[in-house]
Amino acid sequence: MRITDVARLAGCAPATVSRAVNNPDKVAPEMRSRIQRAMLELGYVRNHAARALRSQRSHMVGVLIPTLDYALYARLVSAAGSQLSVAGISTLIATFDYDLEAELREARLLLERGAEALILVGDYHRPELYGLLHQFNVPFVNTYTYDPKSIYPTAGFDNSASAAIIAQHLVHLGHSNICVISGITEDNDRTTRRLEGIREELARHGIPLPASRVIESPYSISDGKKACALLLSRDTPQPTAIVCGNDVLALGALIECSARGLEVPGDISVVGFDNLEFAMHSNPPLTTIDVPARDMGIAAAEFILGKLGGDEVAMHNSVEVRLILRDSSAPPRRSSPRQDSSRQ
Amino acid sequence: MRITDVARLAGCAPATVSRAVNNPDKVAPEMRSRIQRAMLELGYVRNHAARALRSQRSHMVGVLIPTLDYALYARLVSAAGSQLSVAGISTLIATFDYDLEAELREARLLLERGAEALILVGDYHRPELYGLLHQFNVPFVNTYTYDPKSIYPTAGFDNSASAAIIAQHLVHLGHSNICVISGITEDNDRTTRRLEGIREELARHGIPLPASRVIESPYSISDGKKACALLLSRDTPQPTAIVCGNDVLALGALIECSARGLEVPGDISVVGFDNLEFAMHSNPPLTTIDVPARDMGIAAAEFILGKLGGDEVAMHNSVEVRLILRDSSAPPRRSSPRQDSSRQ
DNA sequence: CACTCTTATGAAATCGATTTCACATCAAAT
DNA sequence: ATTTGATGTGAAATCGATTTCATAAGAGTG
Repeated sequence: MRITDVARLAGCAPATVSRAVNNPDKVAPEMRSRIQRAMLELGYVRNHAARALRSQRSHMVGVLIPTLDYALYARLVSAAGSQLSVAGISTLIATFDYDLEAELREARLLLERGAEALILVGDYHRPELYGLLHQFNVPFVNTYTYDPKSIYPTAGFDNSASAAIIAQHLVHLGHSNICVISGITEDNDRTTRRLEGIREELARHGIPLPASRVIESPYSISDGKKACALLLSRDTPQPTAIVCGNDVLALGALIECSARGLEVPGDISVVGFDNLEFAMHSNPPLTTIDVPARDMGIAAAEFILGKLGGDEVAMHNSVEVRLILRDSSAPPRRSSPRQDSSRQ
Repeated sequence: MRITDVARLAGCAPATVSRAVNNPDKVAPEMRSRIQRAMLELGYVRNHAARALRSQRSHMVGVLIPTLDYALYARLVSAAGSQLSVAGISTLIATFDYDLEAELREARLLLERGAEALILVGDYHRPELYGLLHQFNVPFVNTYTYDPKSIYPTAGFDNSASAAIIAQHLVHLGHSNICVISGITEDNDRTTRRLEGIREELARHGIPLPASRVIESPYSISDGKKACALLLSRDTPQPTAIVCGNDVLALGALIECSARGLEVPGDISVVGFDNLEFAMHSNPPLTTIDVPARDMGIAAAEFILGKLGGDEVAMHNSVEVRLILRDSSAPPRRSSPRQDSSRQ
């Protein structure tokens, strides 16, 4: 079932069929419908490899994410994919499990497969990856980060500033004895910057964050529990608040606190990050930062589509993160809270 | 940077370079290393479109799932993708949001893009989809279902039997006043069969399941809450147990019960399905069915790889689902429970 | 009415690797 | 010594659509 077969049946040249498919208005209406009929009758579907080879356009975009097992990444991919698909572009997904060497390998494969652009997560990548992108002259965008000063395009939010917001919230509530359960920061700009943002915000208020008050942990409820248990069992003064790198860790912390008979937020405040679905249903509901993963996916896709279309597009696109105030944070017991201006 | 350039630098014919890449042992060691060097020096990467066009093999497999927004689908895709990738096969992912017409459209696109095989979810598909697969002579497998009697290959588990297991568990505990919060059954064989399985199991024990005791609901915690509220406010006798189509709905039900001052499992038992991460951490921990999504992904990938490799492969592969007994289910109050043989 | 300009179409070249077929070389077998 | 077979390599055809260039027909203009 080749284009030649359609052409023969429609009584025209293959070139005309090609035009009818790709530039319908370049072909006379009558001829067009004749071709349509022929295609239908033969059940013709175009051969994408041939098309890509000749036109040097694959109509595919690669998405390179750490894992599909994390809801927000899956959502980002999904949103980007839908957006691209309305423009006739398919999505090639590759995961690298937070291993930047694997990311580099997968990127190479995606480019080999003809990805016309790449959507990445974060801005920590192997230099060779940036080299490849340059060599292939392939547009790309770093999502999950926003940095107007970066020479590479970004679509996301400022992780440092966002984490600072939630740290500030706790400080304003009157906390000064604060612990952090961070995600693993190695090779990960998001977790690294969030931790930095927290540290800087606390420092701004004269609150120290010694290493003994920080634990890095993988993202699972059980790991969050464990990390929380470890923090609470250290012989430092009991913290009055725990900042968690994401909601999953925060849920673990919530559970651990409750298991130890600590009341949240009475005895201790716990805050998360991401605003996953369960955050509003946990006990107590979780104060957190809403991360609009869908919007990031859309923004990234729009950027890529613009670039591919040769449009003038803004290098940096930010999505709005919001502090979501719920019941897992409150002033520490027997301390006169300062006014928290962020509380509505 | 074409294969001809490499050939020129290595002092051989393009054909030899091609062989060095695809059939290394067909080429003399000395020549091979000469070619390797040339490729490295030129930074050659092969053109996948050309390769696919000539060899009629795309080295791509399509995965067609309802949504990436559901953890188990994401996990299945992820596992299948990893498995395929070690065989040098890339994954094209398309989602159809539970709309079988969209599924058909996306399938067509995947085939057009040259997918050599398709991994599907469930066995409800538009007849045209089966037609397409036949016409293109493309191997495929229906995951998330297991049916040795089906003429189409399956890789998964028996939804009806699995749901029956958990219904039986409740019956054995002594419940006879049982409600169901099911997923939407329209166009969905998994939810349909689970509901059937429950209904049949109850019928086997002489327990009716009138329409007033069943609610279909989308998969979200809030929807689970709402559905539960609705069931509890109907003027039928209060149920002593609720079977939920998945853990998300079950969590919603748990929360709603607790909000109404109902004790779980004292006043009412709640059971889920899927064994998502939070199920063991909910309050109380959830009795549920463990669904090994990763195993299904792997099984599906293995089946496809076997088919593509021309091997003799088993048409139907089952993965093991297990009843996970936790604290959200117990005998109904003031009723002499029968012995539950499944309790260890 | 002649001339230019647009529009619709076809013929043929082309994208870059793979594959078939042919050929040369060398080792093993008769 | 001749035949057979295996092995390594090259030349050229090929996969199927797109695209360039050429041409013919028709529309508009002075």
